[in-house]
Amino acid sequence: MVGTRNQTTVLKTKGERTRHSILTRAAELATQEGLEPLSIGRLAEAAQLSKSGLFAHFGSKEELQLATVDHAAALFREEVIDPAREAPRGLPRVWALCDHMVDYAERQVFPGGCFFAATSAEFNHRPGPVRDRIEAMIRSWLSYLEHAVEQAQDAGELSRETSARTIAFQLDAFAQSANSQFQLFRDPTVFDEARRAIRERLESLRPA
Amino acid sequence: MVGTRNQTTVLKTKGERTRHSILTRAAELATQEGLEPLSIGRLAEAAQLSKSGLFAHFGSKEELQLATVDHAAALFREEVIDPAREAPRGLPRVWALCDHMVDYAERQVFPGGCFFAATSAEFNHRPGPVRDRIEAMIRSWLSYLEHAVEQAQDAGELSRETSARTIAFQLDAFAQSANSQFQLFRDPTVFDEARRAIRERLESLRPA
DNA sequence: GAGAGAATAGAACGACCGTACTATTCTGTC
DNA sequence: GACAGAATAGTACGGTCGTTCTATTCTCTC
Repeated sequence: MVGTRNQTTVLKTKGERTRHSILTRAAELATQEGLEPLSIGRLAEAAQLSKSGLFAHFGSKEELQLATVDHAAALFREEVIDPAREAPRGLPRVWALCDHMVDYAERQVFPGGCFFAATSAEFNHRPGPVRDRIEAMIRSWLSYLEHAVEQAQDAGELSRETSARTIAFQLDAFAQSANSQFQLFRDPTVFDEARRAIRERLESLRPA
Repeated sequence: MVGTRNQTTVLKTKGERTRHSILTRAAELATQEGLEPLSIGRLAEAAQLSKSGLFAHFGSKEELQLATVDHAAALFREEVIDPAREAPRGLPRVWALCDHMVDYAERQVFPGGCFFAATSAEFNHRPGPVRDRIEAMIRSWLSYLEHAVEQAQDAGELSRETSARTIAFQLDAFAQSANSQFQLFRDPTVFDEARRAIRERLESLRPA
């Protein structure tokens, strides 16, 4: 996981390298232990740094959390959005987006499942910049999915009887549900359930 | 909310009454602040008790958490399961279950949305009796929904081409997604999206 | 390779955590 | 209405938290 990032992101100085590895560990641990309960001492231990050495990179816990969210967002884009953009506009890209989303949960890019599913539940009722950034990221994901659906409708590949927003809501619901049920029950067949539900829903929306 | 419970559950001694009101506050706060980060001091303040006075009711934080989960489960049954049992077996009951589930999220029976959606995300990666009890409760909800779908299939009201498990997965996904999206975006129209998705999915499963 | 500045470590702080122990007040029963 | 026991409060403890300050080590540039 780190390898992929290091290839795309050039990390010149030593500070940038350790900062990057801290954030990778932070995003991983946040999906398991939570972003708020993840303490600086605990993270320093995991990153093999002293507490104060790690702290100096961010200046406050909130800045660390914001940087972690940004780091996770970049990874999400690399793993879900960017690969889907290789599929042609329209229905293929809608399917690619959903499929990569389910894959991303299934492959456990983050050990505790989707980073944003985990942290949004946690920060729902904690107003502040961290919550705002998580919300913005999820909003942009849903908008992008809805936009892809609109393109498929424009191409005549999906019916216009159901709005793009409604379709995006339903597709996302299947992917989200697979993620959360897997984290709870550890039954990998939920991913097949999700893919199947998404595929059949898309097929049912094909114009006559 | 307290009133409803007090009618159904007889609380004889003073201890039982304060214990009950503590658990009501605990379940409410847990959906907003989290079950683990909700500290005993914080809860004591909310319940207008001394820290040690509250603590004596449970003996440990874990026992408090277990009691809170049980309390929330009883409330969930009262608000979702029991009312749905008044609908006749088969498709009406499937619809009633889903509709009451969405209602329960929409009416904010708990201020932070569905108690089990909030706490399961939090305890996914915290092995122990609390996690076990949350998991068991969600499992029983999904089983019950699946069972209701089977009854509708037995009555010939839903097609057998799709398995009851798959149908239950999809219906639950819509309700869960509405809950979590509302907590994040505060847009109440997601509940209509969910009800609509559930209704149309059920209709599409009517035998020819 | 020397020197400036970045990067890391160490120690200490006040605050809050869960818990234990003791003391006090209140409740329900005879 | 007294009295036993339940219910609540008060206080203190060790531990961890985020943060600060100072000291040391390392890195990169000239």
